[in-house]
Amino acid sequence: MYEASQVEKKWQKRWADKGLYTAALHDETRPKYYNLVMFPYPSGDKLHIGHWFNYAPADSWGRYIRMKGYNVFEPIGFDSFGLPAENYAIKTGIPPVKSIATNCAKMEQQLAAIGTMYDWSKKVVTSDPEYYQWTQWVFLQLYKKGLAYRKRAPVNWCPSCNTVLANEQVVDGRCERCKHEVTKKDMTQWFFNIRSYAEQLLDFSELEWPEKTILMQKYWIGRSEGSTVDFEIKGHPNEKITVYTTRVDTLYGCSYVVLAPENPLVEKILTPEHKAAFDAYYEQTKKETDILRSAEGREKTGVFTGAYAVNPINGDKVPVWVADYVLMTYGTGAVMAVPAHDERDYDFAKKYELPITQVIKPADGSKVSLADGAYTDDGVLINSEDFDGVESEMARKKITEILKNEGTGDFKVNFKLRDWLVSRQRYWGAPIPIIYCKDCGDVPVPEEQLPVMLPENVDFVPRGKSPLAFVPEFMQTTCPRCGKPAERECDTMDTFVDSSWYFLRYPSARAKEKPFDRELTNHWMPVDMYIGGPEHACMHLLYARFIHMVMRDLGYVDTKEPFKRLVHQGLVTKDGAKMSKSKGNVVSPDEFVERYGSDIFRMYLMFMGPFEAGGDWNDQGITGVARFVDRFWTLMTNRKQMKASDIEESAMRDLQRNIHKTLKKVHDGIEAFTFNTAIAGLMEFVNEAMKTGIDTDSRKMMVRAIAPLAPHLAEEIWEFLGEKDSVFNAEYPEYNPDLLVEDSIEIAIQINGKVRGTITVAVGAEKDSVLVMAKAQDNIKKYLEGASIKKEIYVPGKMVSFVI
RNA sequence: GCCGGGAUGGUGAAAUGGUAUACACGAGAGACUUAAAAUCUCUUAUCCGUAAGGAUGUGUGGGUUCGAGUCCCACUCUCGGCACCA
Repeated sequence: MYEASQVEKKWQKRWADKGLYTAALHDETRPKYYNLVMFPYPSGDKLHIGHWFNYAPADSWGRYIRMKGYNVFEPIGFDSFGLPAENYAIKTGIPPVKSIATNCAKMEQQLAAIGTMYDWSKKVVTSDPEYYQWTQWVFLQLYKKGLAYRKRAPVNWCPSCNTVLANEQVVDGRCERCKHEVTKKDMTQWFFNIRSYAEQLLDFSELEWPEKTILMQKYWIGRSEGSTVDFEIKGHPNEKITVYTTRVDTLYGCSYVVLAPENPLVEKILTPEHKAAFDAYYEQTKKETDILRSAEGREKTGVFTGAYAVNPINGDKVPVWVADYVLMTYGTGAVMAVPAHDERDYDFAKKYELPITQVIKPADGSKVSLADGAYTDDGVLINSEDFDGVESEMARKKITEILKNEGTGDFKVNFKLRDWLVSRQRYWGAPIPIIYCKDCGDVPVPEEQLPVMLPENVDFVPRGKSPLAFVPEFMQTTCPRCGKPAERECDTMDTFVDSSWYFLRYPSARAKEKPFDRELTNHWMPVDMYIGGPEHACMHLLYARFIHMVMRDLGYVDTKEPFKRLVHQGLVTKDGAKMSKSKGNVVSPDEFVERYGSDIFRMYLMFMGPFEAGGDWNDQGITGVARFVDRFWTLMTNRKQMKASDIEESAMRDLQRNIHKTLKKVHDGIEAFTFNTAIAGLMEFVNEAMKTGIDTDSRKMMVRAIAPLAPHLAEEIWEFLGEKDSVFNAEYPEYNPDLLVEDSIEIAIQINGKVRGTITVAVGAEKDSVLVMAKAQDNIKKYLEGASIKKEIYVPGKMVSFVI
């Protein structure tokens, strides 16, 4: 009987004592392999099944790669800054420093119980000053390069809680905690200019990433090619309205222009009799959150400004409106409205009875009715003077060129991607290393003064500003430039900044004088395999690429991309539903690990389904894996047939074939991250080998095969079989394709596409002899009687097909 | 609405265009046992049949092919992401 808990403790201790997984960071004799998982947030809840489902197979992958001869570096750490710890502090009064320390310790124990190869000596904790001083350093590098800047921007604001809310704290336009309606408030905040890297971020050529993730990032960045068009404003010779459009071919159909309510131009051109209406409308808009404003099927609203603009292509006078369907954050905050060829403009024009002029007709000559909607496809221009008959694509080019010549327009590439707002009016984050001096303005904290320490004696209760603003010892400082009294920035950084460079620090995690050892990091980068949830497709994975590109441009790293290969784990469900506290269907790993051990628990998670698809947890399902482990243990440790000579010759051949067939299945399964089929292969092997028996050499082969999937079990058997060194210092067994070949094989016989019988033929048998045998098969004979064969197909080793 | 997955036994799931349901759970029967648990053996898509065999079967409807879970077209449901991007 295999005693998992004893065995696992024994090996975990031995691994730690020997420092088996302390990476040989400078070893150049083996190719390096940086095997990384997205580090966890140390929450008060324990390690959940999702963590296990991510980390255990990721570790199996690392062990497999290690046995394949690579020098594997598998680090871990904690993404420990962030909202939950602060909210917990507000609720309980326990400072985040304390709760995080407790949670990390607890989680470290649980992570250790998985039996992973983590190199704990390289642990990184983002809320430790020894880490966040370098997050502040990263900020300063961006600042120096002009990539960090300040501007006013709206935040979600809860007037009742007196606090700024993150997007995820706004539920249906209301505050998550007090249910009060959320409004917007303008605040001056720090941004990273990620937009200037938009074009580079669209280059995915070096990445072995899921197609889906690349597509999501592409869409998120949202590159579009279009034109800007300048409209003069009647009575305002010094102002103009610049619009951005991807459909300049529809310019002759422009029947009005729309500005975003926040557009500063509105104030200037508004006529007195329309001021009251606009003010009311603007107030209304401010109250509505982005979420409400973009609600599906929302009716278009807007107000007339009283002003008129001039269409530069034909001199048409068109009214200027304000509507909240135009966003200040995209394009120029102004659009030319072509109701005939844009859905939103169409709805708006219908409602406010603005003219709808068709200027595009389908290229195939089919008729279009504008009675029930806009025609949004490309086509051929009509009602467009000189451009009548020109195709949309050509017209876009020609019209823009004319505008360009006249100085009223140009080609323009636009991005949906917005700059990254990094300011958080929060306590539990890395303070932004900036000092405000009355005389010198914004002054960066000199690098040698880092870290800007987060004070511990702080009142966390929200009072409308970052809690740090109420800590005079923190706020009051002197200007590094002129030495006069000055104030610190009281906001902290978004936690995505912390996690956008941690992988650079891991190899030199304890470095004192620098964020990372340039040589070491360059040796280990890029991350060869990055494993984590698909929810990070757009935020974390984009930010990390951006920061990495900046670091490269500053000369700190050589690699172009941080994460070479990326794999997302699927979701673990319970009875087909997502696990959640509110549903009460959360499965705790601990009790199962205690009962079955980590190997069995790990293997069951891998057996549930393909890694990238996730799986459905079943309390009883794990018993199948437990039974398998017992059978495997028995097969490998019983005293019978330890020598090959004790096994009959034909049984030995069967065994060999069985072994190599299994090795292939396991190899294919692990390589494809379909560990479920790898384990199924091993189960089949055990079922077979129980009949034939197995000798010591074969046992050693199979123990190595299972080792990445069941590390403790494998070590124990490896030792039992007389080996002194760790099985993870052994080589992974390769399969021999020559030994896979069967002597004879059963093939199917089809008549008109239906299987009517089978015959057993020798491998490599001639077509003619196989056909003769097939025709002689009892059941087939019946079908062939009195029928004429029109066609005979023979697929060697697979089947025979007769068409009659 | 748009983008991307997915849909196969009672359940989790296998299947380079070539015998659909491997492997496992569950269920049923049996062996061992005073008994139970554990373990072992057998059966297990549905329908007809004692059997041999046959019919029907991979969300729906078409198509390509000697042959389709797999490829093509149209659709339904479901999960995930995005959402007035001009």
